[in-house]
Amino acid sequence: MKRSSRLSIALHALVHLHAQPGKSLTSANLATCLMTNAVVVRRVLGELREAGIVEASKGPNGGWSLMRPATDITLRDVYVAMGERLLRTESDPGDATCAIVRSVDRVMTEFLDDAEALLAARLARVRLSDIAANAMHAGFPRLD
Amino acid sequence: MKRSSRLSIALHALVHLHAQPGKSLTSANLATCLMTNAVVVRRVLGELREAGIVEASKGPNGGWSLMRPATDITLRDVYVAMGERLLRTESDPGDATCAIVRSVDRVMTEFLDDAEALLAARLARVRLSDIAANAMHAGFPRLD
DNA sequence: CAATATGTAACATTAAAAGTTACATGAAAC
DNA sequence: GTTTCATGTAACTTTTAATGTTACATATTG
Repeated sequence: MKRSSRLSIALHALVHLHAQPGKSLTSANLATCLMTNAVVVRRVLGELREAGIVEASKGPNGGWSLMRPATDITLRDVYVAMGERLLRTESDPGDATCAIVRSVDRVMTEFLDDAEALLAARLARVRLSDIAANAMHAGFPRLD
Repeated sequence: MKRSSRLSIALHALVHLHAQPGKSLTSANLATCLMTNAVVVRRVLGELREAGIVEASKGPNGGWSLMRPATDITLRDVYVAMGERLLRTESDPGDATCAIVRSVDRVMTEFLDDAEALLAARLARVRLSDIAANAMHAGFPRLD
């Protein structure tokens, strides 16, 4: 299958849970909609459970449900809960005996930290309810 | 070796070129400092050559050199030249028959485009000369 | 022509994410 | 209590993108 992402899977699952309030959806249900495997869903939602975003119940009629209203869940919450790294770029230590490489590495690291914080702040402005509400329209909350 | 990135390699190489004005460095030279392979260096710098950022000359005393002063090269230039994607996250189409998945995918895509543009704008503020100048100090140009 | 460096194709290696299988555990319905 | 259903999780395989490597053609300098 194609290369998607854990964050994307998490958001898909959360919107599905939000769209069916009261009902709890099983990993197998969600896996079908997300075109992935039930274990992958459990792994991702398991991290969100530890962060108190969702809860799971076992047995018949069990499954996953939101622990908070969608207005109280930001994309940053999800992002942090999953220990996800948004930036693809990593800094490379290179040859430690090369002074320039060491310096560039430090500068790169600072930049990446900055950018990461910047994106996290933007994510904090988008709530799960925003996504759900806007899902039916073309618009999307501007980031600037 | 560890998992670094093309952007990091490119910046390392460019700072080295900037630090040795007049001289042209070979792929093998740069590969030693960056602790990578000469072919990897050629691949990365080859893209910067097509973008007019560096030039290469063959034969004895050949190698790589900057085509513009470091004050005229921004990180965004490098980023765009390499067709690099800064964001690790990708949106997942999921099951196309599921309306929610389609909608979430559209929203995710819009968000990613937004974030990508945001980061590119930030990168445009940092020049190669800034990196070189600040490499010797603890400071780094703030992004906000 | 000899030496040197890029340009590039072809292939191997690596690492992270995703997919899969298997089974233990817990909760609800009867 | 037993059956059923669903999560929790370990262990393993598969996939994919990036990186590393080898080899050789090509161009340039002297």
